[in-house]
Amino acid sequence: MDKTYQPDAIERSWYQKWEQQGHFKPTGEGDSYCIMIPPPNVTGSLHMGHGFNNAIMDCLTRYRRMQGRNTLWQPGCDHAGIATQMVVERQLGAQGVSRHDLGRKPFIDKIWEWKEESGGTITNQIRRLGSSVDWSRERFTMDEGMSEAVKEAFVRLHQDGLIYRGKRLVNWDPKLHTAISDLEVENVDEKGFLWNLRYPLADGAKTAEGLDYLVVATTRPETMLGDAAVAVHPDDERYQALIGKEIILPLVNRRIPIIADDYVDREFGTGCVKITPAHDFNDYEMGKRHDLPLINILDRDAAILPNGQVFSIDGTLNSDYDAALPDQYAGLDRFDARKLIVTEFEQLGLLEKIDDHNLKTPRGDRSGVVIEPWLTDQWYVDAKTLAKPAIKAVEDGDIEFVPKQYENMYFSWMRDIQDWCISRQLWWGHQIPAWYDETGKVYVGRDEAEVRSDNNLGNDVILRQDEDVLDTWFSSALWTFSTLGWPEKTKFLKTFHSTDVLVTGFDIIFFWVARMIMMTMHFVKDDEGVPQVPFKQVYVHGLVRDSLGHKMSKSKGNVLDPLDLIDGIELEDLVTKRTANMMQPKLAAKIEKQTRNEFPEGINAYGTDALRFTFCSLASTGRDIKFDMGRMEGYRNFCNKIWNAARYVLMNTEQQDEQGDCIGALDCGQNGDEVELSLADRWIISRLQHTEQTIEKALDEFRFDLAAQALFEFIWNEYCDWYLELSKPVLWDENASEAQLRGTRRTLVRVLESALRLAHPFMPYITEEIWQRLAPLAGLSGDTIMHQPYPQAEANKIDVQAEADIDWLKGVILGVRNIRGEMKISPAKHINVLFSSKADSSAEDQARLNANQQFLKKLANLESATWLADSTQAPLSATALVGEMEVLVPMAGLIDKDAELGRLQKELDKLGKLINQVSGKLGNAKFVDNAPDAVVAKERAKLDEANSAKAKLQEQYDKIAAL
RNA sequence: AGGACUAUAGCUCAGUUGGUUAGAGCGCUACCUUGACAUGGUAGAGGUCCCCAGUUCGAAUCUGGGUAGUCCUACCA
Repeated sequence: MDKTYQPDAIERSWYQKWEQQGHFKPTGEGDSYCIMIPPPNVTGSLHMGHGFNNAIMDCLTRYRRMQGRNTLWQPGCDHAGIATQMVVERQLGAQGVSRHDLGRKPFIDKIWEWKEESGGTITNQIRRLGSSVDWSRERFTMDEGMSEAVKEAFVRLHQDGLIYRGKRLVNWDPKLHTAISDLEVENVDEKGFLWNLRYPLADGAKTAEGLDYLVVATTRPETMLGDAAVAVHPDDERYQALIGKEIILPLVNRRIPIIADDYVDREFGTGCVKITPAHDFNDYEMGKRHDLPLINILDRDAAILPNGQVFSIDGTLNSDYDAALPDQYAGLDRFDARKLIVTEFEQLGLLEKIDDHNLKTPRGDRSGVVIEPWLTDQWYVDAKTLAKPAIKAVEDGDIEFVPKQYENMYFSWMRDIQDWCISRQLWWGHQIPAWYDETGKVYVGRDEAEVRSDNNLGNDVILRQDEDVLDTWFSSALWTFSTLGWPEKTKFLKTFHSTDVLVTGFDIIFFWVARMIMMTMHFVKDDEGVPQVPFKQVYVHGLVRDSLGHKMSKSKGNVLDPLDLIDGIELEDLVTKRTANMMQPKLAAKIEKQTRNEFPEGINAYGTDALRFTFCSLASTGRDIKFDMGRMEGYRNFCNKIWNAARYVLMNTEQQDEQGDCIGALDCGQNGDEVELSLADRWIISRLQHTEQTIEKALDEFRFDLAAQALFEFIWNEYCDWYLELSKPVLWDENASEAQLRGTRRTLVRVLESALRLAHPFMPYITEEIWQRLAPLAGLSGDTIMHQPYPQAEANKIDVQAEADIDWLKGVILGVRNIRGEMKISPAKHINVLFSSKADSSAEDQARLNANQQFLKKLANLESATWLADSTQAPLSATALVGEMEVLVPMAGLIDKDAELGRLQKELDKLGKLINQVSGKLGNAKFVDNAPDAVVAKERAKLDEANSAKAKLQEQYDKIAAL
């Protein structure tokens, strides 16, 4: 083995082998365990969030697989309608071609081409991350099977009356020319204005103050062209008399009523609100209550309708009104119209004032432009009905969120859910399986033939399929079951559904998790007809942020490709990567500066295992993770530590024993050879059991951080720091018996082999690489560690006595080292150390000293370790305490008097503080009376120990001070 | 406006049902290249657990109220 750990040398070949040998496929044996990958956008690339997400899913998958579960982790990608279409449109745009120039079919072909071209990026990344997904079952949301499932789902929902088509106000994206759902709208804080406009009263009416106009305030003056009323609060005394009267709407000179409605806030502005039912969601509702006309003034570009025509809801020229829109607005962009209207109001003396105003602007999450509420025909899913069982499933615990608090977020959204607009005016996606005849009548069916036969439509009837496609999230809502073969009742569906756990970020709970639950429970039933949940648990993790705590995003230029942490990247390459395809050159300069600042040396290659271990160790509950390069470097070093520990073990055990001699039960030799375990052997085996317990519990509770920490501490702080050191005096002892040597060799191998299996879900590559070398020494064989059993703690291997003995031994060694360190005694110097104790327990101390001579001498670098029967004969010494026993390092020639006094004083101060604290507690009668006996006893023991230690050290102090 | 989460060492984070002398890694200081490992070893320094009040014999931990930050939902035109 190389002297240092080289991740790139081992990672790629192992993944290939695993995949080729089919190790990722379900074994077909044991209880099933299934995770569905949250499908990333097929034309994108994985970022750190995906890396994190994958590390956790693979950890769970490998853990359960090793536990013997019939494990399926299924991969796949999403077609990501809008995002993908935008990318390809932009590419075409660079060549000066629009999708309309191309036409629908060729454009879709183009996207498929692009998908084939870029689709490999993600699968390659998933492979490099070591994810043990079953590639033979890879799916895509637009592949044939899923397309069938989508059609089936749509048709069935329609039959069940849960999908309907209707003309409503929708969130219209004037840039992308499509409707979007509420969730795709981001409300952004922006500074704007509140225009106060005067609306003249008709028929000579006057306000209470004698004015002949009302003042309305608006943030969108251009919508006044579509006003249908002015509303006041019914109890507002100022305007009581005017309710039922009319306004002459300026510019268009249309008469509109003054109405009363509770919705109006009397305190805001003048208490008068202009009502534009066709261009505002609240006004739309009010319009329905008061039977107001819907006056559509915008076309799909969010410009004023051409020719200044006002259209009503059905798109026809509105004849109910005396005036159409003034010609000067015809075809104007909404923001230009706004300016013009304000100007004209001013000229007419109807502009009361303009106030600064902070408002939330609705913007499309993809396009970034201001969303316009617009009247259109769209398809909707009746979410309220579907939500009911979905809410109940979480209430009843059939689905459990981890951490629990996300259930509240889920409930609050689901209990107030709005119908889901699922049609999109795009080309890339699942075209809606609905057909129209020439009268506009709509028919829903799986295909045109079915529609014709179901509705007795002859070939003379011309049918035209709906041009719209479905929201991407419609198909991903079917992900868990459609990918297993639904609507067919496949074996896989039966075996793996419900899936076990969904691993995802909180940002898509509404987009995806909630909708999956609704759809799955509607469509998938078990043999008794009981709705199945898509997954039993949802593990919700935080976002991965950069070192400054900022969200990683392309536009901020702070994204990291997980592969760049695995393979490393030069600074210049990273800068290029981050600033490529930037829309604004100014931004590119900023990003370049920031990148050079954060990674002045570029990024080192850390390897997949270190990256994954870092993700796991940062995966605490319910909080975002700030990615810390320092920690990753630490875990790369951890890999190196494991590597070198393995080198040591192999170096000392290979070609020493018969193959298989180290296997299995520790108490007897496989080949009848005698085996004797040292104290250290028994201790490390005992510690291993604790570690196995801790890790199993942590993983069962999704505490990857605690599991990682337990693993780290066991391997580094116990196995490497202590056990390997303790093995040396045995292995290098010329007088050691074969049985002793064999015992230590066997323990070295056996414990490391177990640790590798424990670590495998976190660090698949290094563990496999080492395991292949080590397994034969443990008498094990197998193609791969990934199908070996996950270690399980055995209570009978916990050795309390050995743990106590080693604690004592560590205490002695640490005491001597402390004196050495503080007294500046060269580590190379062999020293003589004396031990003594007046306490009753001295027999045990003495026995331990005798038993552990060789360990002590080696680890504390002692010349001699001598028990002093009569402590009064001790020469002047520096002192450390282990329990009641004094560890004495004679001062002569070694130790500076003042330094030792200083060191003792420090210890005495510490003890003094402790004694004050504890005796204060024990002096409090209320504490003694109320606290549990065990707690009081513990405090007493603590005090006794501290007092006795203090006395001993004080005695030493006085003795030295007296010199 | 409502809600959630966070606040512990210089930095990144643990701290399970209240009882620890409050921990880890990185960084820092000193020493050490000893036959697995300098991507290392040994020793050490470093904390008013955000603030205030309360409950309790006892609070980093529980309750209430602040402050600061992050986020979600809704929204007043």
